Amino acid sequence: MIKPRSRRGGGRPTISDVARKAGVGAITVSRALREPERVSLDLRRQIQAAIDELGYVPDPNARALASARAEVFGVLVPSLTNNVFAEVVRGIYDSLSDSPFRIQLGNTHYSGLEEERLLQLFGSQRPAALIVAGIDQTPTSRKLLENAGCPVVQVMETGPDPVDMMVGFSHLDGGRTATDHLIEVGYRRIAFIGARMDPRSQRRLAGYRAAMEKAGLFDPRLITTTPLLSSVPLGRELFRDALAKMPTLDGVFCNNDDIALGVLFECHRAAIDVPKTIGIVGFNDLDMMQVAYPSITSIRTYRYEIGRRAVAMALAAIAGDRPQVRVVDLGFELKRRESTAR
Amino acid sequence: MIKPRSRRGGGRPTISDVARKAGVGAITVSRALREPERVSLDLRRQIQAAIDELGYVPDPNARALASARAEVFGVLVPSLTNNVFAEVVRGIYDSLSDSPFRIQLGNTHYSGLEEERLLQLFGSQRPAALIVAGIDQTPTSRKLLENAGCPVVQVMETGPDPVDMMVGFSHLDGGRTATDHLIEVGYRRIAFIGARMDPRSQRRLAGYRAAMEKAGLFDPRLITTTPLLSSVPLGRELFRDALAKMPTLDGVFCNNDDIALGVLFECHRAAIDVPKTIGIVGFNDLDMMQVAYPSITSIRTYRYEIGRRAVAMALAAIAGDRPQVRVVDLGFELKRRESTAR
DNA sequence: CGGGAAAATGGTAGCGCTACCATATCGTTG
DNA sequence: CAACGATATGGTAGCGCTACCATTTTCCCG
Repeated sequence: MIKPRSRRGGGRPTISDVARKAGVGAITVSRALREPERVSLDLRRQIQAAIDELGYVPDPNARALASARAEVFGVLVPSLTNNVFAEVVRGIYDSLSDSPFRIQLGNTHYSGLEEERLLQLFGSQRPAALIVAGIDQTPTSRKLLENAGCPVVQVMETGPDPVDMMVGFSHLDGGRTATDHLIEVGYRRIAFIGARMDPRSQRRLAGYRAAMEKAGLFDPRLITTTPLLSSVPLGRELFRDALAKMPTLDGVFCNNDDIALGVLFECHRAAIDVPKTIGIVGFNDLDMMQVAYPSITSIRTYRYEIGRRAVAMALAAIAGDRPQVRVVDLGFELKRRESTAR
Repeated sequence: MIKPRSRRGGGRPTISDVARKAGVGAITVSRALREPERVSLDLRRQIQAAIDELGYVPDPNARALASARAEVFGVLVPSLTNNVFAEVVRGIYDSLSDSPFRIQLGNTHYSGLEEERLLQLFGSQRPAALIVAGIDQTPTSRKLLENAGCPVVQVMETGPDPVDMMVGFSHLDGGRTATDHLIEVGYRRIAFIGARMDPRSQRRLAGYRAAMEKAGLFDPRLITTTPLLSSVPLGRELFRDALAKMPTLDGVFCNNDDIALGVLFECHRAAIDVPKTIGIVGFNDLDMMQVAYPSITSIRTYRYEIGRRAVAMALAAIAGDRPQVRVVDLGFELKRRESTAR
């Protein structure tokens, strides 16, 4: 006699328990859950009653195995604590909270290798969609994305040649706009201060450089960067370095708002007048920028919206109507504030 | 004749492909992957070669289904953008990055109902462990946690009666310590300003109240709170409200550092001298506190370490040696800075 | 060098679900 | 009212893996 393997799962009800209780076939329960319109109202009610009574919850693993498709969005970001990515992730979560999709979040730590490893891992789950930050994947990563067999959205940046879809904005233009603003308002010896020089930061720097060169103001000694992770204290340090290197500087375009805040604090401490002596521009426009004293000019970016849009596009692609426009540029906005009000 | 269902998975190699290529049984491949010491070195090498050649990656869904246990840590936090939780999550990710465990992250939005829903969902995956923020679960959530059949770690706070294990610190003591410090330094009309009054904030407030009452300084009009989500701009608003209500206040204990920063900026703007006219204490000690001008006194908490410790404890429990001490208090530290240097 | 235990390997039967196909039921129409 | 397509339901097999047990091989020791 065959001894059935004792319920390994600890006796949680299965779909056949529900089916038995409702007096229908297991398949009908499955259908009632996934395509209710194909099951008569009567049975649907009966089945729902059985589900409620038993406290049945479908096993996503069994479901994924049987259907060769997991209801999972894989999301890859380079940092979890950087507010910018946290906002994107929040947008993704909020957009998916009412859907059956779960989220598998990976932290690449700005490492291409780590990204490849995670992509490999995520791919093994046959996710419904993949959302990855950035457009500078390694060739290996790119191949993994192309062969993922699901919609892929690259976020944060736009660029040519998307793997599939893209939502973001031009960091180069952002950097240029910020720098142009400083020039326009009258600053001349404008420094660039940046930490964690990832590809997006590099492009902001390129935008800065383009603007400076165009105005005939470029000087490589105005640039201070570090590979260290960005933070407010680091912003302060870098600003002091920049000032030591170039005591006559009269403006700063910061890689991001953390750095800008560090610069502002150091100006306070050193009794440097902002905006009279030095003008400051940040990047991303965290909400604290507008209440800082003086309030800090920054490039507003739409991180939360990027997350939402990425999900919307992926969902559309899953549903079969792949969007016509595959690269969405959400733009940015220069917020002029007191820190450059000269 | 039986027509085998054509590879639904899109032809990715399976464990039997590897077994065939290596000339062994499928079980042996499985074993080589999970308990290598039980397979001879020879076969292990052969199998590894086959795996590399085919690019085989095990299917976690099949694995979870067969073993009734997913290699997943379920993590539930109330917010993704709040730096405090982001740090905890980062600690968790870092501790798990070299393990076979994946992470399923849920955002409860500070809602008990949402927490129940997510717990239900996560439970259906038979996770290897659950890490949840806070100790004030609803009765339903608590039951779900107790029946999860896996190690459970409640983080951020300590308290009596853990579901299983706990890592955190006493917010009540933290609030008291912060307030005591203000009193000790000479402030008298000390306000409490708090946003998003979740249970932890409530306990900090209770600590504040205890300290104030003990010193005979308590006055309910000194308290200003709001259910709104915390932010720097909101800190500024609340401080203005508090000041309008109680123009003579000379100190502020802020619910958290965002609020404290908002207060500091408003003081700058209103030309209120810090620390002479007003003293400020924050909570959590974000790294920007020490570079702010003036630097802000705060209660240092060990968020990253909480994440790491939670994982360590869960991992130990999974491995079978459940820690003797089930409630770990990581404490906190008062960082005295310029904002209260009177 | 035989016997027994330990180590190494394999076979079978599911885990809980869904794809695929078969069957039953119903209403419609010439 | 037979014939037919549409609708509703069910049965079977299998997704890729591992638990459980059986079998084979190796090693040790008296």
